[in-house]
Amino acid sequence: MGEWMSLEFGWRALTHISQIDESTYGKTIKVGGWIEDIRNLGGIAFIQLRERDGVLQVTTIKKESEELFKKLTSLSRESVIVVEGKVQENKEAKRGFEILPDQVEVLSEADTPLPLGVADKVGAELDTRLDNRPIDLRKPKENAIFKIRSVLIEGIREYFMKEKFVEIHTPKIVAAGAEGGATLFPIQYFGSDAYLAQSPQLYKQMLMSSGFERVFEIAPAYRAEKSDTTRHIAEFTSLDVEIAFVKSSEDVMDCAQELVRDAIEHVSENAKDELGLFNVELEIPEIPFKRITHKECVEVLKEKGEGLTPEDDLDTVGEKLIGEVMKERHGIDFYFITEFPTAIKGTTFYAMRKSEDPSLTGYFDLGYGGLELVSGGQREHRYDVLVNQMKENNMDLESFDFYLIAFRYGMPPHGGFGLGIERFLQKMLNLSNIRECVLFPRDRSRLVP
RNA sequence: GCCCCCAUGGUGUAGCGGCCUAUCAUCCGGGCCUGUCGAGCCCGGGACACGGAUUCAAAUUCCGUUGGGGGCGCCA
Repeated sequence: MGEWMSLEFGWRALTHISQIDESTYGKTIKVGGWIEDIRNLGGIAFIQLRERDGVLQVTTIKKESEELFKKLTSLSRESVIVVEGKVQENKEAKRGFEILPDQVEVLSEADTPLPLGVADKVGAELDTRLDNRPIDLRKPKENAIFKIRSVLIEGIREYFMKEKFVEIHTPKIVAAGAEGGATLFPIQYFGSDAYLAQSPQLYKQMLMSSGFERVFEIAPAYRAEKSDTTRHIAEFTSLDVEIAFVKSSEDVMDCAQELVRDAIEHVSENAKDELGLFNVELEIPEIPFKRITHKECVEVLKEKGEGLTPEDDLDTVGEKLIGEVMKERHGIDFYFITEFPTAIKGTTFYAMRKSEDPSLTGYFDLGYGGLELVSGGQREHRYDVLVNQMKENNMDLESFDFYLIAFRYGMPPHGGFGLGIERFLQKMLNLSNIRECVLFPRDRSRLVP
């Protein structure tokens, strides 16, 4: 026992609400948590103690132990305590039982007033909440987002393991970017210029020549885009996938849709309680997802009065409109937008173009209710063609030789995609701001905490 | 980078140039109360982002600064 404590406990010694049932009634247990509220009625007081799995009630009676009563009722909200006491069945308690304390250890007293209310009736703005994120995350709903996120990642990993993918980790400090210099964060690297990786694109492709055949990575990606929207952050978590021996972009889409379906199914089965805090009906989408070509999208938008030419990329309004149209006409949330024109994907030098019509690529986006969730397609694996496409982009071939080496000595046809984890979560839980899905978000104006 | 909007106690808000030493709720402190569960009741505490300007008079109007929100562009 530590000399600073009088009540012995340990990380596995505490009982959680989810473990308490009729069989526990009458037994003495230890619980630990944060004091959410104290309802002091004078001779009796009810402490609402919030722990990992919810809020339980500790009831203290003055005439039974004035010392314990005073100790408990004088504490500030959000102070951390451990209580040893008997589980008492009581129909008047919300959970059907309450804890009658024998011993109380105050582990940490909370300062007052709180920078934002955890159990208050008034809300707080996102900015205030993010400034005080550790406290904000105590709120069951904010907390649940990250439990769901964890379950989502678990589901994703489960799918890839089942399909014999290898989980990889590529460098986040790089010498060159895959998507042009404007969105790279420059850093100093022992006296050389380096950048934070905006995508593992080049590396996952290189590994296709190494014989891994199927790889995936879940890792941060950095974009110095001067975007200030509810769906952009400077540091996000990217799921990247690359598959060798694909016959076309179709194979890549097959993988993406299976993954999305399985991941949603996994979340809906394994995060029921947490999902219940959000007003969402999580529907497991049916595969195959509908496919609509980019050209068809443009036509639909023209129908709707949006003036776009086939060379135009879909703008934000267009994306949202397509999402609405797919919902109205087909009742679906997920759909592939396929055959992106080469003109649009021009800077994506590694995209394979259609041999029968080089003005088109096999590249696709996966739309999720108007949000761009996935982007991918078959890559160009033929060395000469790839080099030509890089030349079109005025790229310095020498500085990309580390990449081209992989293509010179035996590279199978391959393709892959990238998926934004936060966007997936945001849309799934219908959250208005992507920052809600990141513990400590980084954006143009936020670097702390 | 562009366009629009906002800034009042710890938190969230009300506030017509003079009725404002500023509203309400929450919160914080004190008191009463043995079944609360949005606990209740009584008493008390705490704020006009900053710098200029207009005016007899500015929380309120104007300009700038800083901070924030929404949209666009770009994208995951």
